[in-house]
Amino acid sequence: MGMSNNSYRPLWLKGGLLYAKALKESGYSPVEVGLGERDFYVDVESETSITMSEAEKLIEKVRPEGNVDVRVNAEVSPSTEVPSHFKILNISVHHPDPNRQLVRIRGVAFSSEEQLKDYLSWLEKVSEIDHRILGEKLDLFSFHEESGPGLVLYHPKGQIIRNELMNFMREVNSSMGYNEVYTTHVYRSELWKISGHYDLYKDKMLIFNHEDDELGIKPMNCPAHILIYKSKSRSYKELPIKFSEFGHVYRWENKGELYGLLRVRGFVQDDGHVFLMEDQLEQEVKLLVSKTLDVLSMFGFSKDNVKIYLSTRPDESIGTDEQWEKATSSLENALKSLKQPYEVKEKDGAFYGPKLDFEIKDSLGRSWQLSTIQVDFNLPERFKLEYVDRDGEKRRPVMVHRAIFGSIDRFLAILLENFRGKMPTWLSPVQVRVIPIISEIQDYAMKVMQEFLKQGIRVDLDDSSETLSKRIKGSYDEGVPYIVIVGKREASESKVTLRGRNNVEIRGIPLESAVSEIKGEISRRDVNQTALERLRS
RNA sequence: GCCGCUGUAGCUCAGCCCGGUAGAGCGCUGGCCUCGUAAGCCAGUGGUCGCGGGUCCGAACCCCGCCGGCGGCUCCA
Repeated sequence: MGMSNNSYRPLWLKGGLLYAKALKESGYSPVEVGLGERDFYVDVESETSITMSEAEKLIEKVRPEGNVDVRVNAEVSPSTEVPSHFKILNISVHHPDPNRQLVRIRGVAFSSEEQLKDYLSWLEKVSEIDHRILGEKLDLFSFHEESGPGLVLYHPKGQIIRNELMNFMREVNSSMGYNEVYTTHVYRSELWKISGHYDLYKDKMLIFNHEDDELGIKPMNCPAHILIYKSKSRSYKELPIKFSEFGHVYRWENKGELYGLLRVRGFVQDDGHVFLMEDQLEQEVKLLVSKTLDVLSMFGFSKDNVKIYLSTRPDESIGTDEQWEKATSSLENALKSLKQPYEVKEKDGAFYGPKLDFEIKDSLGRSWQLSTIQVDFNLPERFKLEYVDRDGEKRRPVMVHRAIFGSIDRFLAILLENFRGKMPTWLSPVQVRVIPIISEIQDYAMKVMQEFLKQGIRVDLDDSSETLSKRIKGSYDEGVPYIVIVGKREASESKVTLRGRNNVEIRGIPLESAVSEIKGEISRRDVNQTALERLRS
């Protein structure tokens, strides 16, 4: 079964409709049938919940004919084929308004038992690549009841991946002229009152009183960067001024909204702010868009898998018509000059300015919004930002907020799922594992390890007294990209046997070639195992 | 935050319906095997059954509250 379920959607919808009809005939009140990513759903108006066994029993009452009067929420038409094999996956309850309760029954429908079985085992496989499961299995991070929901602790291996991601982003940022800053986590409420977060965002902020001050933990980094901008007078010659920061922010999301690393209460953004003149906007955005696309492609998200949305002025907004017009066309022109297709989301911009959002499609066909480029007229106004122009007059700069990963935490989760835990070598916590076949090879194994270490490659040694098979399996399970096997043969010839992913193995590689090819793969930050490919040819 | 479901060893789970104070596999520790390619064999270790209260002679099991997790709603990086 492929990773895309699109071909089943018409059949599921048909199944959902037939199931809704069976519900109706059994005295329930189905009101809507729709499609989820991996299933159909039927919303039933009901004051009580419906149990799994009740829902399953109704499957027997499904008849291949007839219609039912419900709202349909799907982008496809139901198939003319009639499914015969159903499975109820999940039942949940929600309230569209306080006086109404809808029970949502999720299920799938297929025309053969085999299809259904295949699909269920696929679903099971998919659940194994859930980043929450992988994170635990690979010993990357954990959550604890004692620390609090939505607050993650990274283990040594998780932190290696985060550091790699941040180092990479440091290079990207500096190539665009950003200067990295560090700003504290706690600020007087005064700052949040000026920025407007206090009024707009207060319920999501952590605010506390201490001594005579009221203080708040930052939910965003921009006000801090603004203070740095304001620390001295700025000339038009300096603009654009660009600050970047791996800013650790806290947003007290509602408990029900938390979801592994994809939705946490404390996370790190690869944040950046640009202070510039309006006529520098287009140029800057162009740079950002092309860099962003470059970065995403480094992780295998090619142009075809990236969608850009341009959000325009909403009804409620600040700033002049002229400013909006200018900013929006700057964004648009940047995209056009890069020949980059995009979609417009009318009136979906922030109240303070238009924005571009980047959405990627992962290898499971799911979409994630990652990068964002937002123009802001509001904060420069609120903080009365200025620069001295050529004519000596003080003028107000425009600000751009931008993040490419978005959140390091979230990006890590998406990568984990996208690569099913088998991260590219440069991101792998252990890049090479040396396995000596028998203990007499110990000395050579140590020498091999040293050679990798000298090149800064993360290598370890598994000389435990387990069988070769077991140690190889263990390495695969941990997602180690390269296994170097050494036995008597290799030791006598200064060679190694190299094992990559997918059971690919090459014997008799000179040690130096293995080291240098793997080093090359890592420093190029290749997504695929190019060292293996090169050594094989 | 709201609604539903759920919580047993480090992990995955059985036992709960029909109350008599816990069991498997993996892991971990030790031993055997000195081994050439995705789980070798044997033994041992491991749990205030999420927390608190109630019912009962007796609670993992029944009831209530709280906390965490999951699935939705809403929201978002």
